[in-house]
Amino acid sequence: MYMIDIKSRVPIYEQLKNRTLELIMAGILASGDKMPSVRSLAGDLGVNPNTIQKAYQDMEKEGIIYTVAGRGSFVSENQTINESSIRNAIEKLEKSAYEARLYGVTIEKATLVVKQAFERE
Amino acid sequence: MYMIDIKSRVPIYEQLKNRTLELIMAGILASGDKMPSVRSLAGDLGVNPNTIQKAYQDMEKEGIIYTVAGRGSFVSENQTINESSIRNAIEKLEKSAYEARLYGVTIEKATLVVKQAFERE
DNA sequence: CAACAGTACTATTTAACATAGAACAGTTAA
DNA sequence: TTAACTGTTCTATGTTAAATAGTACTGTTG
Repeated sequence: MYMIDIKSRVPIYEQLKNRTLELIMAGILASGDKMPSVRSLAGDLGVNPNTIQKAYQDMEKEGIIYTVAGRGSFVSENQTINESSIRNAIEKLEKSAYEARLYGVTIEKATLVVKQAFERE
Repeated sequence: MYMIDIKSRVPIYEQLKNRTLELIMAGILASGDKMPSVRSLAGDLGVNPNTIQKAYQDMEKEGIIYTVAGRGSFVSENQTINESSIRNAIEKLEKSAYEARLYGVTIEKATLVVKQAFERE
């Protein structure tokens, strides 16, 4: 269910956020589903519980999950993802596109790449 | 000509690379043009010469500029930018697009954002 | 109560980014 | 030739983000 790439330069907590969004997208995690506990997931992945906690706290701030003290963390309703998180993702996309353009990538190529990203899997 | 944003989380050497590509793109810097010297640019921008040097070394590796010991650094021919740098930029774009998708951004919106990045100024 | 949940600390390590300063070598022009 | 410029290399230091390590606390469940 969850896996990380330690060789990646992408921070573990960010990988966990994206993986969670993927699982939600794929319908494997649905609204109200219980997330693995901080400690159990840390044990499974072989990383420090604090790293998982940071990912969970981030996701709670973004509205992806919610937490009940003592009970655990759960997947939020689909519509509760923060506008600011979405705006952030869009800004990042805009920057990457602009940078690709600086390297001589054509708009046709860039559009194709985006299309492929949306068709992935 | 050159300016940096110290408040930005983007490393200075990366800002310098992008700015150089912008200047080349705008025709302000052409093939064979001399780049400002490491020391003079560092002085102008108020940053450490080593930071400029890192940017220049990066750009030399990417084929954007070339360096002659004792003479200075110069803008390369337009076609000498490394394939790997371009591939890198494309990969980054693909990742950003995929991430935006995870946050629920539609392909139409993503395509529009890319279009705007290519139309910028 | 025991076992599980999250929370909140402080301390440490590692790597990236940036700065600081010195020393060395090649080029150019007075 | 020498002074003033170029780039190059090196070591050391400070800062920050990311991750680890360990401890201790509170709330929930069976």
